[in-house]
Formats: sequence, C-alpha cells, structure tokens
Amino acid sequence: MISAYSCFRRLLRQHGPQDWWPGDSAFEIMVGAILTQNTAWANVEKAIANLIGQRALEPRKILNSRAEHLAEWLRPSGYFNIKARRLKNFCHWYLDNGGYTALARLDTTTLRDGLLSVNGIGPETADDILLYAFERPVFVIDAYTRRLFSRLGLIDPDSTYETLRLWFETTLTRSLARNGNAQRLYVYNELHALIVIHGKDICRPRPLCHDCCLRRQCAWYQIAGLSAANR
DNA sequence: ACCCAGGGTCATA
DNA sequence: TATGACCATGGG
Repeated sequence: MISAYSCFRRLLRQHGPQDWWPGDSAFEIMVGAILTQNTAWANVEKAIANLIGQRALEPRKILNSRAEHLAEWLRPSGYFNIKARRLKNFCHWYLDNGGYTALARLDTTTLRDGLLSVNGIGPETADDILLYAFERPVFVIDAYTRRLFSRLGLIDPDSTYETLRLWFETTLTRSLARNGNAQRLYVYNELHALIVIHGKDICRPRPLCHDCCLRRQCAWYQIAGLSAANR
C-alpha cells in the first residue's frame, strides 16, 4: 500500500514545487480562498481583477463598499451575493481583531477558531488561509484529496473533515526525518497544491474511474509518477 | 445540453 | 447527525 508521503514525493519529483498560493499579498490570498469556494479559479481571477481595478482589494474598502457594487465586482466568481456578504463578514472580523499583524501573533488553534467563527468560512477555507496566508502547518482537505486518496485505498471518503485533516497531518509528520515546523509547512503546502493542480483531470467525480485507482489503471498513477516498475 | 469547479449555510427530520 | 436545497458564473 502506497503512503501519503510517497504520493507527495512522486508528485513533487514529477511536477516540481508549485509555489502556492497565487496572489501578491496575504490579504489577496485570503480573499481568493473565500471566492474560490466551489468555483473554478479562472473565475476567481476575474473577480479579483475587478477588485483591483476598483482599488477595493483592502479590508476597509470592501467594508465600505455598497453590497450591490461589491456583488457586481464579484459576479464572475459565482455566488456573488453570498460571497459579497462573506467577504464583508471576514473583513469585519479581520479589522476587529487588529489586522494581519495582530492575528499573526495568535497561536494556530486560536486563529483557526477565529476564522471558523466568521459566517461563510468553513474548515477548508479556514485552513487555506492558515496555511497559505499565515504559514501555519495545517493540512487542507478538499474534494480532490478525498476522492484521490479514498480511491488509493488510504482513507474513508465519508470521514469528517477533522478526522481526515488529523490523519494526513499525523501520517505525513511521521514520514518526516525531522519533525520541524518548516518541514511540515513545506510538505502540507506543496502536497495540497499538487493535488489541486494535477488532480483535476485524473479521476472524475462520477461515474467513471470508480475505483480504477485500486486497479492501478487510473491516470492518478501516471500523474503521481508511478510506473509499472515502482508499484 | 450537461457536467463540474480549489465549499458553506440553513432548514428539516 | 445526516441529508437536501440553495447559492450562480463560466469553461469544457
């Protein structure tokens, strides 16, 4: 049985570091994490470009902008009315808690609970923000991760988010020679990026490829760099 | 025309 | 706790 960490090494060897998350600032990363909920990234880029064009990619500007205007700028990313509200909720919390510098001083658990207290930020969005904007060693569980690793026979796809997150964090950490913050951060960062970027075309949600990974025929094996020789 | 995308909330049982 | 409805644009 292949391990999660060997999947990581093979993906990394084949594709190289992904240098995630796309964005020029921590705040842009956080905004992107909210806008990309159940949405293709290409659409998010258009919405972010609109925000930049409106010079509104700042928490105060977002809070001060009218809901109808904000929603209009977010239109390309879908769910624009809901996301306008979610962005405002987030910015409200963000400024109320002193902005990035103050938040960065909090321990990871406290910061995570704070993010989860915002209506519109669930576990995956919170962990995206923790990992890529605050550089905390938290592993992100998304739909690709569930699909791919369950088809590799490593996890039960019906497990709760927390169960999977803790399982990945534990098993990946155990595979590291040195359990340093930097190592975990690097592995969590790159593995999630590799899964999202290269997990797209390999196992469709349904109905194709229903356990084809287990039969060693899925493109996941090719993408992961698994040849017949190293199975 | 259909499927799906870097989810989350809320009402209901 | 566990489903289902709902949110909505855009590319394949």
